[in-house]
Amino acid sequence: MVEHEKLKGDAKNWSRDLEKEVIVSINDLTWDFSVSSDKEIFSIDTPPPYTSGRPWHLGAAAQYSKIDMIGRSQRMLGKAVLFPVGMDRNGIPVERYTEKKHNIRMRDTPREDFLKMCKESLDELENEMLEILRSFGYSGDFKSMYRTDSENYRALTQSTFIEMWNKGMIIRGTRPSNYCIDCGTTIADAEIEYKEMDTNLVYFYFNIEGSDKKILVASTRPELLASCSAILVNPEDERFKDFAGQTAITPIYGKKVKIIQHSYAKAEFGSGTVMICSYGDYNDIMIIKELGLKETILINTNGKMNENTGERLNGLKINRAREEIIKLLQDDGCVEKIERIKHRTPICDRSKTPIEIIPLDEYYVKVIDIRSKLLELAEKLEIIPEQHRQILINWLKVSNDWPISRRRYYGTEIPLWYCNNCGEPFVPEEGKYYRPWKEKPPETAVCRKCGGKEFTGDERTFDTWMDSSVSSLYVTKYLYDKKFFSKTYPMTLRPQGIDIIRTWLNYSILRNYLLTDKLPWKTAWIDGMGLDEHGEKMSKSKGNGIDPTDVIEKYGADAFRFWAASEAMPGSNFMFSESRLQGSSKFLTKLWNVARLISQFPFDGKEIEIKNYSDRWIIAYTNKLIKECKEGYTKLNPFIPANKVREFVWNVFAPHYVELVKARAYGEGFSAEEKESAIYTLNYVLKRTLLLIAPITPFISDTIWKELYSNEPVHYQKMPENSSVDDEMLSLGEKLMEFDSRVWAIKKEKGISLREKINMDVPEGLKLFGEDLIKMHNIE
RNA sequence: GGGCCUAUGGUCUAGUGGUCAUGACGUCUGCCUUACACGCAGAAGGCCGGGAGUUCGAAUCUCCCUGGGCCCACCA
Repeated sequence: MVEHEKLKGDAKNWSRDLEKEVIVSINDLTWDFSVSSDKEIFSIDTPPPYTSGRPWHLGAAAQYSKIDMIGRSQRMLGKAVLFPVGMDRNGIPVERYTEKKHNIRMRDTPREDFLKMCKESLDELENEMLEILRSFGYSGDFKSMYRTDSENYRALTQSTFIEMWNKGMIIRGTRPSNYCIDCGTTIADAEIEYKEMDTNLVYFYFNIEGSDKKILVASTRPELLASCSAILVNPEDERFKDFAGQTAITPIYGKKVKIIQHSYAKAEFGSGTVMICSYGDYNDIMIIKELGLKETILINTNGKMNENTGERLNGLKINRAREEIIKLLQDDGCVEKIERIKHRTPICDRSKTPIEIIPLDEYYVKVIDIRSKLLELAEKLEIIPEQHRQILINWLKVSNDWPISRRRYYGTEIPLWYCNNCGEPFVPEEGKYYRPWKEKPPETAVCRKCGGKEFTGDERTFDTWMDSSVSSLYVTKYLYDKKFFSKTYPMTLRPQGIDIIRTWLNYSILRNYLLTDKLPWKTAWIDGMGLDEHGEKMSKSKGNGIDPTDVIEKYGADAFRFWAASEAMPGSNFMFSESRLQGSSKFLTKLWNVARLISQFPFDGKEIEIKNYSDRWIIAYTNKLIKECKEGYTKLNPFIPANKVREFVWNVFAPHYVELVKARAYGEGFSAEEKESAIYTLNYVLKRTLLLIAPITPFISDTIWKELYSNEPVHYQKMPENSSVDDEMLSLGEKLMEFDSRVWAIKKEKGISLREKINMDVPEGLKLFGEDLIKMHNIE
């Protein structure tokens, strides 16, 4: 017989301190992945967290811990799991972080210096992030961690761009674009948010040519008056019937513009007339196109008005220009009134400042042409939970060509040069990393149009989603290892949050389809968002983000992970609740104490035949639990095993079975054989319970496992085998538990302690439990 | 304005046609019963948002309404 050591210093409660004793050994485990293994491959396109300078909030940590549970459980289900760790390091957030940190402006800093500072910021932030991941036992492959700003990764982004360019999927166009003045770059529709903002609706008069009549126009953008190219009135609007077809004269500028009937003008709003400018909003673009009106550019990319706006406005920032023109109009005596209104304003999701519509020469990925194909793919992809599919479909139905060039520094460079003679783009070969803003093109470069040999590099970078949308190709070694790629692509799983469906999910499908003609994964697993205790989405701007480190230090990683798993079904939003987190921590203590009790009994692990009915009952129950939990893991749903195991341990195993056999396990008044059967069964159940919960709570599971069962970590084990479930024993067990409750209630009613003697009959059906039941309740 | 999702005891959460609706947290009562007071036992608490329909039978399916969330289009 082997005497167990007492569990960890005999601590009565599971705690972060106990986790700290094993955290190094848990994080040091290795998970070698080999494509030559004959195991089924389960590959995860893990989200590379954005090293953006915002501390990771608890919602994100909860999501990553759930992804870890999927990875761990798939390993224990016998799969070869490709579980990469990546860091997304390109793009605007780190640039803004660096500007703030050093109190500098990107555009006033030499590019080379600025990039260096960004890199330093990123390294710090990355370390913080890695520390958090390790603090809760994330088991991705840290050894081969990738960074989206590495040469290899950027070479992939560029190569896949070149591939798409050569296939004719990239177009160049001067289109009115969403332009964020603060970020100094074009942004995609997907990067726009809307915010209710207060603004002035200015009512002012235009004179009518050859008449002493005036027409009243209302506008929130009077500073764009210089570009006014028409006034619209509704054809049904009686007030303006006579004006239609006449020519109005713009105040200040004295320009002639037609008054046109158009249904876009709504009689109810403002003055019932609309002045069309280039560009107040996207309707202006549509109308200008539709009516063939002339555009005038008024705003430069630095956010200042240009010479087209006249002497008084030229050089002013937009807001200042707006104030100025209102003054001018007032001086002119043509302002009727100014109304304060709420206006839903498009803002940049990074800088939170209003976007302007400015025509710029940019590159786009064709989306509109293949929209129907993308919709087809969106229907084909398995999405968990199914209900989130609609978000993707809704977005695809309205999405436009994707602008991919950005006038920024810290990003993957657009690998293009332009012929100094004729301007024709030069496209280099795939496979290398190019920096056209500081490097010459390859020596062999010749302009294919005019034969020129002098080139100027493109200074722009790509949208960061150009990088992250090929993560599935990077981790499967698309460019670098054909065999590996063919075995791992398409991948098994894309786990991600609901908030980046229209960006990461959407662009990944688009890019992978254009490049490989396939969906990048079999399944997309879309989790909900972490909310604060009031149900508000956690975000830095609201200042309601909760630091996962604080929570983990206080309650432990396993309590945090168990909470994340048990709080909500994957896909639902989950609200942070300290009291429920405490509940998770209590459950772990319960499990810990069950293990402490069982660890007292010497156990040699030898298989024996079980005849005792109490033991047969709990074994049947355990076998049912195994089946349910494994089904849950197979469906990528840790919610199911978390709650099933908790219910089992807390409501069945501990109060009913353990109490039932405690006396027998101590050997008080039982034969050695009976005692052995009890101890065997206690361990049978505990051992399997630990395996089932190990992916969710790796720390406590491994600690108990190593103390009681094996030197080999629990995480290297297989999930327990399914065994047949004895349904008759299960229903007998239900009656047993009802009887227990009845006895307890009676004792309570009589005001006697639970261990006091009681005189009652054991029901006929429960006599099978024999001496166990009599000892448990002290029945006479 | 259009679309999608959602609505279960005080709070959160399971449950997709069929016995008294799951569990957790919280609340109340009594207990330190040699694993655990971060515990044990007991109890209270829900006309499953409202209405209509389908059905022998609905929390579960259909329609309408209401509340909440998200997305899209929007007020010049």
